[in-house]
Amino acid sequence: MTKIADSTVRRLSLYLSYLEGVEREGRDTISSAELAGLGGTTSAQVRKDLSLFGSFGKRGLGYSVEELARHLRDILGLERTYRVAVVGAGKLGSALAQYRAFGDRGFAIVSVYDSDPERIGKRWNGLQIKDTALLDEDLRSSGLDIAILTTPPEVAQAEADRLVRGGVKGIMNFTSVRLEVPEHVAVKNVNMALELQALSYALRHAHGGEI
Amino acid sequence: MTKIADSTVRRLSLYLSYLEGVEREGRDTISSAELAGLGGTTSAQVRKDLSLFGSFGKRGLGYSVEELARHLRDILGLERTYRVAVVGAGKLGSALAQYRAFGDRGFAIVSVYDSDPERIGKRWNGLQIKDTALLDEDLRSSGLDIAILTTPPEVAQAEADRLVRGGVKGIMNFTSVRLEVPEHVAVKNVNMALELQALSYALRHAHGGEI
DNA sequence: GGATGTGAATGTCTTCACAGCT
DNA sequence: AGCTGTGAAGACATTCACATCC
Repeated sequence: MTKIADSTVRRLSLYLSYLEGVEREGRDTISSAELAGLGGTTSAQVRKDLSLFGSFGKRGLGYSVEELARHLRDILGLERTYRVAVVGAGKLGSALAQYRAFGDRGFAIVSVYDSDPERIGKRWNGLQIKDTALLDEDLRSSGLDIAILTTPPEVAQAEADRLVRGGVKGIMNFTSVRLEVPEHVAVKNVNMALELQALSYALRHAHGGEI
Repeated sequence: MTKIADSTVRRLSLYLSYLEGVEREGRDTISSAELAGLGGTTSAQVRKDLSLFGSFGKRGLGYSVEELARHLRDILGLERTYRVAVVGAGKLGSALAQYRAFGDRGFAIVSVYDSDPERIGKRWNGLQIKDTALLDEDLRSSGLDIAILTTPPEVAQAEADRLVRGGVKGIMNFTSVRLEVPEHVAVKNVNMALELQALSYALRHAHGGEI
């Protein structure tokens, strides 16, 4: 399959969340125009995005809400459950480990690691913070799909290396470090300070609207 | 000035953070090629991005690190300090309110609001959680530039309306709600679950690399 | 009739390549 | 010689518009 743009994938995620809302209301079908309205895009964009993966709609009718949601979950790889660990149990790691929206979407936080003896052993919502030293062992015995990395920058690369050696295939990187990883590992960088700076730019230059 | 793409603004933020690293090492000049290497882009991209705002380099030499950093701070609107409030003092709000990188970049968290009586009055790092009911009054008396919105979805739009009425010009929206705001207000949507889903897509389709 | 799916047209962003300074 | 700044070319993404099917 031809390479899909990141912007497209993000829109597909949005479509899915709108579909789930509509599904809860008991609606059966939805048009590309309505989906576009909810997502702040155009009907042509919606149809084009979906057509990259197949033809899921019925001309004259629209899309079956339930069927399209299923297709999108399949496309996005959300039919399965992912085993996720949080590495770095600071404020942000703590918040993310307990973030409901992750579990709801099939991302199960199975453990939290930190190297600070002050933190090790503490419990949050039934998750006990483990010593990072146990990470290699745990990766070997139980495996992990995704890691959420929220360590201090100094140790970020070392922890990433360890995770990759242990077979992790995706890293959501909240540190300010640009991680070096092998080709087959996906890294999603999330940089809150950068987001605020983009907002700052918009204020300074008097653009309103969504960024 | 012609409209600048969001992707460009994001790269400028990255360039700035690399420059600050290089500055700490005491380097005086840097070439577009080196800056590109640090940021995972190309030298032509760096030069094009910068050229949208002026010509800051010297041919044959490169860019003055200190001077370029100053220009970027100016372009991004980071020469000033922003007054920021966090609205919604849950786990995520708590983490963000105490996030060091914000303060370091001139985003001063001046207050935190919540409507849950259980939370009101609690202190974090010298910030006391205030009752959301005080928000209108506070906005009138002291003003605010940016709000970080981390409320439950049910109240997100109502709080956004209140913030906009109180003169807030930018909202960093961590809720899953698509906010309706007047044209002149900038909204930056940050959706963690969506980021994880983009990662999930990458895993499913065996793309590695940065997303 | 009404909404999809899709080539073609348009618009936007990135890369190339080189003239022009230092 | 080295590196910037920038038109021109190329790649990519979005929008248009319409034939096609329910």
